Amino acid sequence: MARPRSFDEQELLETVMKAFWRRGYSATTYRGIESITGVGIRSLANTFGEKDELFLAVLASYRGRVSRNLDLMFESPSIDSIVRFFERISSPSDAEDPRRNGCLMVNTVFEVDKPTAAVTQEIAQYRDLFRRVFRESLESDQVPDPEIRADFLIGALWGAFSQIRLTRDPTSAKPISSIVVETLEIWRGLVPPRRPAA
Amino acid sequence: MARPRSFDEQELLETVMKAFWRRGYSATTYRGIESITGVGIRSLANTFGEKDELFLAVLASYRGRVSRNLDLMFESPSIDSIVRFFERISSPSDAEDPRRNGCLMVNTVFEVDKPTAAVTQEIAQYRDLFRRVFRESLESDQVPDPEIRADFLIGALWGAFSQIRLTRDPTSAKPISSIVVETLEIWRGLVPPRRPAA
DNA sequence: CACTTATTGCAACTAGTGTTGTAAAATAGA
DNA sequence: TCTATTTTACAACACTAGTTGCAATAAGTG
Repeated sequence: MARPRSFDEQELLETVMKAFWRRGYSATTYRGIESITGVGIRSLANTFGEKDELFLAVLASYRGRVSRNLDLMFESPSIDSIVRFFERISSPSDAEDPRRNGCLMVNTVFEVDKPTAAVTQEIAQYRDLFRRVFRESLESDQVPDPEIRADFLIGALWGAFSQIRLTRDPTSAKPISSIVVETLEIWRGLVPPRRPAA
Repeated sequence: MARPRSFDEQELLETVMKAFWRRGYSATTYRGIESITGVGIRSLANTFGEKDELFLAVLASYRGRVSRNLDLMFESPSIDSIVRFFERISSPSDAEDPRRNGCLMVNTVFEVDKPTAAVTQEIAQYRDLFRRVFRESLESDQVPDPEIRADFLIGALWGAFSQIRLTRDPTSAKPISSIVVETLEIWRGLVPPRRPAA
């Protein structure tokens, strides 16, 4: 019995997500979102609340997107899955692809100075997505110390995102990816948890 | 024949550096610097110019500091030097230590949205510091593909800094460091440039 | 057709920040 | 002691961005 909204929430979140991904949190102004989406400031504020909350909704949406991708790529987790994942990370992208700016979550870690508890939790959950698929993949190939190695892989991944963010070019992470892949191949043969002879 | 400055430039740059390191670029306001250092805004502007230029001076100072440290640690470059370096990165720090916030340069890569050409160049030079010592270290132990592996190590390092920045605790990078060290030990035995048998 | 209710557009308000002008203060040298 | 010259303190300016109030508008529903 009232006027319906003139825009679709999910669709708008996608658009806003690209803006935050491309320009970062503080450079993406509320008024800028207005002109990009065509939705007035007042409607945005009515629907999502203040900027923090809109951003949080965007992060949740981003995490959902990545989660679905990971479910596909790691449907049967294995070292090969990880290899494919790292090769995809450093694959080329055109000028419109927001992947040129790395990872929205990693960018947020650095840009938002005093993150809300909700933002911190969102990032932790995001990190755990990778932790889980990496660990399961390593376990399925009987690699020793899967938790520690999963943390290492997350580190290498975030380093790759840093490199991409610096150069605005995913292919600049190829050296990192290639050595990660080489290391994964070595791990395949690591039945006893110690290093080969020097 | 004129009034001398009431503060020491280098000393002030050190103080300001810690502020930028701790709180980031935009959260460190010109007025905040005034109250931290006791030096008036007008004097700061007279001496260093606008905020960009002050920040650039801080970055240069930071790079000089790191460069001197690296010269010491890699005086005779070797794999052992890299191992010691990664172990130091993830060593504990007290609450006052700005190392809790990771690396000022990496933070800058993410925080400053449209970096000046001068800032970009500063970051590139900083990155080359590590590139060089890593490469020389790998070469001295005859590890194959030293350039690519140096890039990988920079990636792992930046991933470690990301992790530290996320948790505000250097020891959270220990898993990353430990696997990097393990990988370095493996590289020692890599005389032919290919992987061991699976 | 009227009425209720949420949405929307406009504009104002507030807070914070970089920057700059001006005049007073201070110091080294003549 | 006087003077030239720089530093310094204070304050104002300009601009940006998040937030909010209010009235007009539009769409379901009886």
